[in-house]
Amino acid sequence: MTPSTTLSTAELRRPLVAAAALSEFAREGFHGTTIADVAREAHISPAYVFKLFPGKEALFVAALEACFDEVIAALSRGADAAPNQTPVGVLDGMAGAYAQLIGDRRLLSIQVHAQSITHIPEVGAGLRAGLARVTSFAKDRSNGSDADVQRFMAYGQLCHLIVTAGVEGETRPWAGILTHGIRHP
Amino acid sequence: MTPSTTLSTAELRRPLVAAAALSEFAREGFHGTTIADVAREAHISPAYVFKLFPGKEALFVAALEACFDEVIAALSRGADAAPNQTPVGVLDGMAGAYAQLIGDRRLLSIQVHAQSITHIPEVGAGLRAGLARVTSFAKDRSNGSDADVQRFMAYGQLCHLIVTAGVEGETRPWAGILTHGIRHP
DNA sequence: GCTCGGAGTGAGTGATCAATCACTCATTTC
DNA sequence: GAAATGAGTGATTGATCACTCACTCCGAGC
Repeated sequence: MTPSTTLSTAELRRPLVAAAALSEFAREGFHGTTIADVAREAHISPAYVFKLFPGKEALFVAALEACFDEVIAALSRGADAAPNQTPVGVLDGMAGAYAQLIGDRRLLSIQVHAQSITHIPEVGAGLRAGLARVTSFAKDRSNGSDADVQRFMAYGQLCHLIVTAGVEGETRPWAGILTHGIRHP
Repeated sequence: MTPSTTLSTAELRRPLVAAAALSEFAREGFHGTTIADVAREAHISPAYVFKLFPGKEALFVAALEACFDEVIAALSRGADAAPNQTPVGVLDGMAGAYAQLIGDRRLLSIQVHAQSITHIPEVGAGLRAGLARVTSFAKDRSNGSDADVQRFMAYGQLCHLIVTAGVEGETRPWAGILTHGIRHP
């Protein structure tokens, strides 16, 4: 329970706790995760979490921001690695990178959990801020049409649904309709 | 607190309680809603809820099933009312009916909440069952291609995101990209 | 050596909530 | 008219959890 090093100041530890919160909130959601869970993952005491963040909601928002940081970074890498640097080619590269990124479900899950508690104003604002970043980045980096970017986002949401509902474990025809062409979810 | 009529047997009351649960769970989600909330909405005692359903999770699943009942009914009406009975025309009619249906956010919200607790096996199974119904119905009724049906579902999910995140209250360009052509969400 | 401030904690507390149980009351059945 | 059945409730309980507060420890400056 003692920190591995005492060199870290509170300012440096905060993002580490946010990362721990991301992992924990992703698993069981906002209401299903306790401050004690996050504290355990971050190797600090529950009490100290409240010294670093004013409350559970602010902690969730920080985790959500960390999630979108990772998403943007992955999209950027995917765009750079796209063999075909046309708008659609770049969006395709981003989609591939995103599909790989959500292999561990953490980044996907917290977005879905955030969607379910947007009635908390700070969470709604945090989600919109993240969407703004992703949408704007996709548009600017790909230079695609609005319709291309919208489609990119729509199929991303379908991908979320497929993974959260476990559709890929289903063999009946309806599942094939949903998953066709969606990369290894 | 006394029921308006004593004529109702438990078998008849169960769907009424499921409808009340749909309304309540839609507002604050599974963990954010108490059995007492549902009981109040259904005008019965909390204890009696447990006589009608084995537990909170089963109650949620019943509410989710009721949600998909309403969704399918609305899609069917929309398909029948479509002026153009081609595959794309029928899917378009369904999309319009769905957009209208989720005006009150109840049916949309509980689907999003369900997505966030699919780690509860019964909820995951219930969500897949509902998706199977919707996807199969869209395919069979429209007779569209798999790609048409997949697009119908993907843009439905985008619609969920737009409404839950409150994107329609946003005026910056990224919001326009997401909402363009999505009917009155 | 001493003090001062920030890092970090242990031990609570008040509130909430799912689930249980023993019951009352009405209706039906024989 | 007695017994059985099922609808419906009030009171309670055991557990959980967000949040608080008084405290300790340790390094830096003097």
